[in-house]
Amino acid sequence: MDKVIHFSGGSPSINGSQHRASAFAGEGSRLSDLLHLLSSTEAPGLAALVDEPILSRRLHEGDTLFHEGARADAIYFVRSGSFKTFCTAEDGYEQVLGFVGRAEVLGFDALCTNRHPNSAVAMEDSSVFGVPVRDLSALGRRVPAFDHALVLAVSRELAHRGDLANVMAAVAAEVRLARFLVQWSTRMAARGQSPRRFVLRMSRREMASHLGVAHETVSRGFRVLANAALVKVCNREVEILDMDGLKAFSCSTRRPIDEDAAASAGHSQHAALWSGAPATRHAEAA
Amino acid sequence: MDKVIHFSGGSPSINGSQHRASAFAGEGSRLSDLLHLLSSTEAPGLAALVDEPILSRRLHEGDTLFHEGARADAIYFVRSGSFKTFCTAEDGYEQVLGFVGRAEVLGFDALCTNRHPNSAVAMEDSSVFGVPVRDLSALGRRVPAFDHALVLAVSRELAHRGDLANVMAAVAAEVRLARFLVQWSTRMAARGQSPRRFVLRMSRREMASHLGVAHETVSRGFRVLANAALVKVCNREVEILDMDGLKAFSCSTRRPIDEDAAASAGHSQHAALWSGAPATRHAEAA
DNA sequence: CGATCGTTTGACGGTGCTCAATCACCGTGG
DNA sequence: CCACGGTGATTGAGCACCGTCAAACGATCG
Repeated sequence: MDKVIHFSGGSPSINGSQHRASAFAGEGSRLSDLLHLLSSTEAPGLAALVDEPILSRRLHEGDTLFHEGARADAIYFVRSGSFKTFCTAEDGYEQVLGFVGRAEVLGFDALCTNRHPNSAVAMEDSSVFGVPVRDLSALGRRVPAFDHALVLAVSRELAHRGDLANVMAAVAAEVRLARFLVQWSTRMAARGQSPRRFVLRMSRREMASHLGVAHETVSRGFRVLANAALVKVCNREVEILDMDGLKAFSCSTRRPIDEDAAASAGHSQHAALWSGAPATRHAEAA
Repeated sequence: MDKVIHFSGGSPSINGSQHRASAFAGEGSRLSDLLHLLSSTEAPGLAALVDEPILSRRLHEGDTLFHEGARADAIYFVRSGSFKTFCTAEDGYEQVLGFVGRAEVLGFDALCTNRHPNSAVAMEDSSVFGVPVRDLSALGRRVPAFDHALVLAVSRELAHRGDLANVMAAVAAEVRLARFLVQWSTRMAARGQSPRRFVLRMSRREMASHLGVAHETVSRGFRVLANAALVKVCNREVEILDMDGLKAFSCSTRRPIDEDAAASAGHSQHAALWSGAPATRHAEAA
């Protein structure tokens, strides 16, 4: 059964709107709606072919689209809103894998095992299209535009998870945060929204899980970046003041293989960033 | 140094051993070979349909299949051998994203941008099948078996990168290593090889990059795991002595919610592991 | 207003990163 | 055969960064 059960992650839910049954195949959406969502370039002449009903579903903030371990009945495309995907450890710790937004795909990694390796929860009121796995190949064959869009969406998702590794690989916590902000900025730009000013809908704790640090460290990281005048932070609103500086700062890696490369000062305007803090990190080249 | 061997016969190969029938369309590989590689369940009756030539290529250890930033001409399937995929930072630091083995897909994350976001290098003498991106959709439509196998392979790759996040998310370095070993063991089992005894072909440094730690820490981590009698390590050969113990240990997330759980003799034989002393294996029973 | 959750800030202790030396292994060439 | 350099793996020492614990602060809601 695909009933949405609220996870008691240690907090008894105060959200009464949980058990409001959201029917799967509601509101008579059409396949053309999905194609329109996925392809920025409108493919004309297909209206007749693709004007068939399609599954869609609405979720409220906090609703679970699918649970970790659940059978993979369908894959989903985010129509509006946003989701977080995460794994839950035995002790209840949530490892956030990613944040999924409009026109992106959800649940594709379940196809290889027929079980979802992670859960997906709406971070705000959202809606999705669903494509049953058994219809997937047939649909792709019948509608090349869908097939192409699917490949693109999955490829993008794969790339996102590659980026995640790059984020979590950074040594310093502030660098992880900086990389995350740069990536988010890029995604916002790709979505046609402002890359300099945006709202991070996830909580500090979710962000921290995604970055692989403690949530207190995220707060401290924001403070460091703000003190360096790279960003301005007000609650969950973020404004990037110095994009180049932020990018330069986010390039800091582990001990460089080539020591000389570090010596060439190049553009190390972020040296001031470290020195500003109470403790000077690894005495900087004078 | 890293000589890139190009596919098409148009480019003069740098590698001398290339010109002998291992150019792009060399050695008369057939599409049926690729299908046989990808599908464990043999799909019969397609022989005639799929008996057409297909691109294939051989690489020696250290050869680059594609470079980060290169145009995405094709996606690849590993026929034999194994590869590492990695991003190179400006300072030369290599962030290893994953290790790709037989029947797995390479380069799919390049489709969304037409540029490879990472490089792929053979970790041993290897061979791959290649499918040009422009033929991808047509091939999938013509040969459903291929389409299905592609979906499966990509889904698996996506799941692998999800696992990567779980590995890198672990706080303790030894736990990351343990998780990595468990995952590798699972992959070896899926490949039909021994899940208890295998050879890790990557260097300590590559492993460290993949885990997000310093390479010295990997050495120390192996030592800890060996002292706990969970594994036996000889250079790059690994033997898992206590699979259950290793899995239990790899479940440790960031600071267990309750310290008491560690004290409770229940399922925490690894409590002794932290103590540092060469612990007697199943010490705690009473 | 009280309650609850999210966020911030402080203090402390531990872990892993850095630096560095040593050993093991390998192919080369004397 | 051993000397030689080169690479990779291991081990040690020091200390700074971050995770943990704790408390104060702010926001939202009923």
